[in-house]
Amino acid sequence: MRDPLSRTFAALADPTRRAMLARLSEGEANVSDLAEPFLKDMTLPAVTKHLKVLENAGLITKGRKAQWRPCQLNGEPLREAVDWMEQHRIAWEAQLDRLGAYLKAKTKGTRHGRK
Amino acid sequence: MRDPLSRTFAALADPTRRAMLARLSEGEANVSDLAEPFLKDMTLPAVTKHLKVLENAGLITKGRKAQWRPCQLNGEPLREAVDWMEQHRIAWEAQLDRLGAYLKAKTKGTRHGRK
DNA sequence: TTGTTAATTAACCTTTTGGTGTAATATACG
DNA sequence: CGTATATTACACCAAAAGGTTAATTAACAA
Repeated sequence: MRDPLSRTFAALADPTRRAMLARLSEGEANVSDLAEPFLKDMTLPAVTKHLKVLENAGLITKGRKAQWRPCQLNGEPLREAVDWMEQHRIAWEAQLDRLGAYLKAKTKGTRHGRK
Repeated sequence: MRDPLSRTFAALADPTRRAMLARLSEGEANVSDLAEPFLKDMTLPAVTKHLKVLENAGLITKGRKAQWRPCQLNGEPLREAVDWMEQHRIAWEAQLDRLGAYLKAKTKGTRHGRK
């Protein structure tokens, strides 16, 4: 995944990683802290890999404190992702309105169409 | 990719597909219209596949008009993606602030710490 | 030194992704 | 009918994603 924005979205495209980010939004946490909720579903190396993905996307940064790696959130790429969406939001909302109107017309109207 | 939110983010994690969405945010377009900017880089079936990904994520819907498949944007999943981000935005911004404060302190301050 | 805890690396496997080329389908047009 | 156009389906392939186990590194503690 070449460009930063793609890396960000790709990193977000996984529930485990999103949960990790959610956890980190409550504050710094070590790898094992972050791993804990998932150790029923996967092993530690798998967790490490997920964190690597987040790190490569610039979404987290890892520090060092003795043998621990305290991770913390870096919101900046997220802001860029939101920015991309916002850039198109107006058009999307217009589409939503159109859809709304469409559904409204359909619901109200003469029953035909559903393939 | 199981859950809808992951599908949405995954669909967004590709510049081609994002460009297609951008194009669609300007209005309905046929497959070949959408394909046109990318035909130097890939074949039509590849484009079709990208559109399939967008469709499976619910980001677009395809109509039928003779042999054409007019595509149009569906902003709803995008809204859900933004929602997820907004849910954590406050925390992220706090992190950003913390980073800001950290950098500020570092730049301004008493010369120590430089690792 | 020996051991323990935290985390990563390496080698490997399976599934998904993103592409290809070559048909196949569907619809309009003479 | 036969042909052109728009789009998709199929079979295949290489690379990336996501997981595993086993071994390794790093820091502390006895």
